Amino acid sequence: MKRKITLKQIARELDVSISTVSKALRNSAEISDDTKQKVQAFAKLYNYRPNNIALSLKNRRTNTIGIIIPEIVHHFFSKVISGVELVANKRGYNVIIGLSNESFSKEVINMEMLANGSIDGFILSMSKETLKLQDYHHFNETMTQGMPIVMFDRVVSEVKCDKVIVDDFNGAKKAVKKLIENGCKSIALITTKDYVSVGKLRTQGYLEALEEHQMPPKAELILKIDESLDYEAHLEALEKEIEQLFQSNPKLDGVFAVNEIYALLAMKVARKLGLDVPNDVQVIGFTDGVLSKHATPSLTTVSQHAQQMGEKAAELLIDKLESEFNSADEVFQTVVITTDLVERESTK
Amino acid sequence: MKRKITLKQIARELDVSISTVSKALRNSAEISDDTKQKVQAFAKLYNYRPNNIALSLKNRRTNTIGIIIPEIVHHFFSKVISGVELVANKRGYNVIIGLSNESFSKEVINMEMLANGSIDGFILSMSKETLKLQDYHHFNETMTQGMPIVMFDRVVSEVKCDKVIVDDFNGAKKAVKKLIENGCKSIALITTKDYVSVGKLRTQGYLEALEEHQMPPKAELILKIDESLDYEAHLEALEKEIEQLFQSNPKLDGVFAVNEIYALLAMKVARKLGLDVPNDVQVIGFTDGVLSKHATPSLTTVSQHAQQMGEKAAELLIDKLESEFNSADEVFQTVVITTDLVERESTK
DNA sequence: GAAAGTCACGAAAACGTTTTCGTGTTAAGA
DNA sequence: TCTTAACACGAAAACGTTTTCGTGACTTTC
Repeated sequence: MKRKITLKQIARELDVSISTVSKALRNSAEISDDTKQKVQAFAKLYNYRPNNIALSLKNRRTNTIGIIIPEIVHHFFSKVISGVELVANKRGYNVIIGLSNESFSKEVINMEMLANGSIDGFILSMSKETLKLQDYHHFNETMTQGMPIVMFDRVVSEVKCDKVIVDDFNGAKKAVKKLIENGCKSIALITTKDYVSVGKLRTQGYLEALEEHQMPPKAELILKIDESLDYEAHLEALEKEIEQLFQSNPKLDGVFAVNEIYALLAMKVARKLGLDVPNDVQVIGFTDGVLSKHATPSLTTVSQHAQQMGEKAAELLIDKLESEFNSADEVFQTVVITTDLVERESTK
Repeated sequence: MKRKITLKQIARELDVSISTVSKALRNSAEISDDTKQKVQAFAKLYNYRPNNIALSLKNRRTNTIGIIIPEIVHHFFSKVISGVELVANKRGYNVIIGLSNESFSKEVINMEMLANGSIDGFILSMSKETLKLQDYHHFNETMTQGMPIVMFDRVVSEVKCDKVIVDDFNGAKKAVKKLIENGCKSIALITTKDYVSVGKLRTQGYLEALEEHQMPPKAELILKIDESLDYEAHLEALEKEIEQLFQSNPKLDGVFAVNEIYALLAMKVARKLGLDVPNDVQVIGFTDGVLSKHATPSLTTVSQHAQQMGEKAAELLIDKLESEFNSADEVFQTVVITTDLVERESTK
């Protein structure tokens, strides 16, 4: 078990100085061809690679970016990571991940752990708890220390940084308009409580679409789920709620849900009540997850282009890292990724 | 945008030496109480945190572990990461990820990128291409340089290291036995080509279960899919193959598939051919993915306990890192995670 | 009052790089 | 032959820590 070889060892072995070795390997004009060849051959033989940590310390940059997300076992987030990793690698960066598990304190701890030199910048999506507490000090502190942040999906105007978001509003509006054009007269919305910014925007899109078609919104058609519960553990409760929605609105003929699970459950309930999808009820979900594609009937969804979000976030961050940022003219951009309506079998 | 404060700055500010500051912060007995208080108060005020990179260089360990996986947008792998992250964080480690995209060269490049000091050890699952090429030099070279590796799921006996695997053989056997006990007389196997070790073992489990019940295996009941194609892009071709399987075996009443997608497609084909699941055909898949749970009918599967695999892999790696490993008595263990049959609606 | 011991702190090395600057040798020019 | 320039290389600092060892000032002891 031989350790990795260092410049010092090469220098000692070849009886030259460390500086000479370093220069020879970087093909400096200061070094004679003879010496260069000798050193390079030796280095190749022993498979020399500069030590990243030493370089990081010297250069005061790690070429590593940190991702903090609520959870990784989630199609949307893993797609985003995939996108980030793609461009990060292309541009010579590594990716280090931290999971907040939707917890504020874990988010803070994770950020502190990484902010002490391990990474050059953050790409993150806030935890639900952070959104609820509205405590953003850790983001702002990180930024005043000169570490850039790019936020995606779950953002908040109180934090001034680059952002990549989905046009939730228009995506929702497009979906609901589609339902209306397809003849739906009574369209339900299944959404989350309002503290998740994303849910709020989608709700607004739903309302706006109705308004544009002179369809007055009805409170009893809007179901707000309390997402503080982990839904995987409460599927039955959720299903009951949705069933209630159907039963108290017998004329229901369209459902727009702000995520895949809600949409799938709506289809399940419909089937259970003897309704056919899409002939009796049409359903549209949000998120281009794997469930929608393989459901029966397959689910029409608003696609968020998660991978593209990740790619864009990485571009923004690395651009900022590599610009000789003139601390003064800090100008932040918000990139909006447009959604697409992917039509499948759950709509006519 | 003030940079993070360093020992040197504190020392200058307080007019003491760097050593004194360092010792004061670590509560050394060498330092007087007065000085300690002064230094600690100052450090707290300026929110001093030691620089990780400098520590890594000094200690020659980064407290970071590297994960290399074929892809992250995959329920199994993200669950594994989740498990790794859980115990890594608990034990004071960070996690850095690299994706091979099932490509040999990306696997090699990623490993080289991380092996130069960025991490202390690897947790990885090999790419399909690596399995096909049977070229394992990068693993062995990494290990001779003193960097431990823990492999999971896709392993190979040629590489001597700690391993965490699923009992694919018994999992498959259990599943097929279940089908037999449920009255199936003609059970198909949908699997992959043999170079993926995992697929081979599951096939063997299938055969053994049949044999134990004196049911001679029939070649026409075994469908081997060429997985070098990305299946998401070839769903229709796949579906055709499965349809053919059904049509050339009219008495088919049971299907065991080595993954979720194949199982779901089998159910889809069955429905299309007017067969009811589970009354006419019973289906079991492998992997405790999210699709199985939300399919209609929900799919009975062999659960792999991916998260547990990740946790165990992390335990193994960190244990090895923290043992003063006496290079000599290298002894590697292979931990087998037992599978469970999760019964849902696709079986009787 | 001198020897010994304690206390509180600082200097410096080390981890592995890169880079600036200095320096000794040789060759060219006057 | 002496000055100068080019050449090839080495010393040292710097990145931010921790830790070993040395040292000056006091205090204690007989």
